[in-house]
Amino acid sequence: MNKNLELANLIFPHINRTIDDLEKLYPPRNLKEGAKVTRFAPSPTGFLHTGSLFTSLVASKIARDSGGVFYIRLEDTDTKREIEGSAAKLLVQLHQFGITPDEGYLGDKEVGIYGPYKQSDRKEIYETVIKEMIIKGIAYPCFATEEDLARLREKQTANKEITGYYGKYAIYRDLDIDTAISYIKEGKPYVIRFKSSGSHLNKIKVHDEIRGDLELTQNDQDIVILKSDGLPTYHFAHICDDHFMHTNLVTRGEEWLPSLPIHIEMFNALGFKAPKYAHLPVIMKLDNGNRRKLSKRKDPEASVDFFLSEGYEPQSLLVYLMTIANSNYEDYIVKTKDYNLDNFKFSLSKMSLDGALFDVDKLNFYAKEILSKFNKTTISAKAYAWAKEFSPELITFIEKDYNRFEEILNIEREKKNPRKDYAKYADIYPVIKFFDRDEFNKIFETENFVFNEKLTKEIILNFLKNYSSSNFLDFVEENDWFGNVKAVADRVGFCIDNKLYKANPDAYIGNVNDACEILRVTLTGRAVTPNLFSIMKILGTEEVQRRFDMMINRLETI
RNA sequence: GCUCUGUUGGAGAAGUGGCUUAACUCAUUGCCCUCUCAAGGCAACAUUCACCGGUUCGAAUCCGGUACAGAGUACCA
Repeated sequence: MNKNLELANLIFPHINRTIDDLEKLYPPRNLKEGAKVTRFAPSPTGFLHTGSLFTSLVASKIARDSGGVFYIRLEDTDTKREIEGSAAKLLVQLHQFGITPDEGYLGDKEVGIYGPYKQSDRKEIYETVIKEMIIKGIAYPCFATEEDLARLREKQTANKEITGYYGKYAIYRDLDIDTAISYIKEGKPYVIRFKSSGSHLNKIKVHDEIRGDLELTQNDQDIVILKSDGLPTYHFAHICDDHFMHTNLVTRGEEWLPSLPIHIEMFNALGFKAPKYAHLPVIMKLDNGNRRKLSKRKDPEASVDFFLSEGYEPQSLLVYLMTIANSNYEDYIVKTKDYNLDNFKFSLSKMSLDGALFDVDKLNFYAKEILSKFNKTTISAKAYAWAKEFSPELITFIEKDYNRFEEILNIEREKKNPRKDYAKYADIYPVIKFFDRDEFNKIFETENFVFNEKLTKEIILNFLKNYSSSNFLDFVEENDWFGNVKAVADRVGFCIDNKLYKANPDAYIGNVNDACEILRVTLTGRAVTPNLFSIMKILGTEEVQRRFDMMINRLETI
């Protein structure tokens, strides 16, 4: 009997299927020419990282554009780092960002005939392949302990040699099979390694869809393919899964580029056709003058949670990420004003090679653009939904009077050049809280209402009294309303012609701007607000009068 | 240390041997408009493409070296 077969049967007695059986079980996909099968393969070790969102955006976009399939595979082979519940949350967040897989692990269910889509459920598949590799002599059990390997690395480092388990240092690769069999029978712990036939003296040519033709050092490491816990390592799972799931374009972070030769060698050794690869740049951040990867621990923007809880419209993050992915997307937006990602043709070759610095300013720019284009119904509903989850104070505000909330958000909206005050829903409340009667009372008591220095108490009082006794809100048109402001201002001595005022400022107590500032500060507590006419309209005659009286009262009693 | 991969303004970048006086977008600054602000309009912002050498009539673009940065170097992914 073949010795290899004996060893294989000893390690995997329960496996009687072959690779051929698997091929039949997972036949090629029936897709049109050029259709791309891509995937997102997250590990359930935490919440969705911004970089992962970026990768999956690209993967799903490519699949969609080409009429292919985008699926999700859960890489849960690292049982030590696994965080309970994070896999399901990952899917929910992906969905919130509008990334909807066609197939795969979907959190609560699995869709598709190429499953299971969860690596921990695919043990038999890996074992089937490894069994055959052992029979063919391209995989073997290795009994080296952690200490053995540490010692080896030390020695290699001292000799300035390449570290790792390869060539003459791969001490168990040529172990006599009978010995291996007896070790296993004794219960010695072991892993399964791939027997590499490469040499680091050789170079291989590979093609990357983003980076073009590359020359990499051939792999010669006998890497671990099956850990002692019986689960596969990433490298091996990648080969099996992407082969049997018929991925034809692997998109992943550039940190995988150095291990590409390992993957290529294994695909070849197994006689599998290797997929195409696109190694995406990672998103960076400037830290003390150095670029580094966005870190979940240090940077709030590294986690997708941050954008959701701040109330960024998911689309705006997506648009921003797309401008990083394909900078010509910006030109496209400028030309078309179209923020719908579906209409843009993405191109891998237009992707830049080094990681972009995450730019919050630019994100905010797009975020404001997008929010400004919503009509009052849409933005109010979305803000309301966001508030329900993240902002109790906004929710209180909204629920007092929803229609009024809509009108407030509608100030200078629904027109050609709408206001762009808000980048995210969390920006809303601080800007609008003065509308609330109780909140205004609080502001009035606690905050300083500062007027322009040149406005004396007498001027303010005089203007306020005159103005509040005019029919200040009996106007439909803003122009007429402003005419009234001007008329009162003129009467109390303000200049109502800015050119005249500029020419001779000392001849007047102030100009219309100053008059408006009196109203603005009195009504809102702030020197900077949206359109006064709209504010007064929403506050209503009674409340405006009340606030005027509050101020008059205060000034008179000082 | 070793093995890869990169390097064009403050940021994202276009550009692959003459069409470049280095597009476009964000940021910044100034002006205009204007009841403040936001928006909008108009300007300004890289004598130069990390550095040094080479090839060429001609280089950001091709070649060599150096520097710097990032990644990998796990029974993590």
